[in-house]
Amino acid sequence: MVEGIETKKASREVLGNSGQRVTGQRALLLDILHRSGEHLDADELYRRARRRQPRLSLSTVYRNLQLFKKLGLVSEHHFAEEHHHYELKSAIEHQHLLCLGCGKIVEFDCPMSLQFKEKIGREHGFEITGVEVRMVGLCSSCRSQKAAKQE
Amino acid sequence: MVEGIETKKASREVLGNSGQRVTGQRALLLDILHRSGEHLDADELYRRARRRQPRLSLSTVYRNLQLFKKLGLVSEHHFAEEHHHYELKSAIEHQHLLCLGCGKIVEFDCPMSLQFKEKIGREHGFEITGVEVRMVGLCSSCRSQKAAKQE
DNA sequence: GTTAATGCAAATGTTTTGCAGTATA
DNA sequence: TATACTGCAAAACATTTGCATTAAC
Repeated sequence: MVEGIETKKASREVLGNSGQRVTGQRALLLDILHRSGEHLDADELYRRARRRQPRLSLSTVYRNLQLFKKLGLVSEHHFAEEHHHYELKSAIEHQHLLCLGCGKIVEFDCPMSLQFKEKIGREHGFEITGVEVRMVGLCSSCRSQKAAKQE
Repeated sequence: MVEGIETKKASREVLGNSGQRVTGQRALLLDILHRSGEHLDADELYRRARRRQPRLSLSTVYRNLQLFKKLGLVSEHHFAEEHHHYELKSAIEHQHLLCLGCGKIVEFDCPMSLQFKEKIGREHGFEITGVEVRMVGLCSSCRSQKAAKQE
């Protein structure tokens, strides 16, 4: 029980309302997810959390990520690599752009995805609940690095 | 060496040109991928291939899927589940729509992805090489099934 | 005949699960 | 105090790798 008050309150809100217990581990994990705007995988989250609570176990991380996902608190992404990444869901919907050179992830918004969702849903008789757009490529610094190497 | 002549010829084209050997296993795997327009995972491909060549090993399937991917013959998708799916690359670019009820995958094309790719690349200094749009939802039959259950 | 590709078994890495102990409500 | 949550160890699962054997060139 190391983390600050606002964080604990914030997690209590979401967890408590859904009948889940507010444990130190959950508060900690949510706090780390809040603080880092990044997309963390389970292992990175585990490593960071252990710095503050060394006895935390990896299974608790996995179990709680599943719970957070079920409660709609985080979203799960499958990027190029072999494991999942998680991020806190934010109010603004956004999409992802991945640099194949350095692994950097850039977020962008994609307003047209809404109208397109409409259209595709209608055409195929689907009720569409989620749209994900993922682009991959090379960022400017990886491109110039590559160009320098080829000289 | 069980498979038909045209199949073998087709695989010889792509493999031979890139200096890879045309083995019975490779011809068989490509043949199965060709015949089934579906999105197969490694295990399903393995199971189907074993019906024709029972001594085939799963590692051969994995090794060759990697090779096909490297040669640009197949594309790899991360759908909702925990393992990869593969499909033969076709001339026409298309995107995927997944039904969360029955797992059915529908393909659709997305011409606007091209102009959007331009725009996003310019805005973030990326050279974009790939765009993936994935939508999830409920197909019409899963929706009516769900409605019937709730009555 | 050379060498790349295969089959098998064992290793790897991520994620899940069973269970006894612990902490929340 | 009741029971949901945790930690630990073991299991499960997809995927990769080492190596002796086989088959394509």
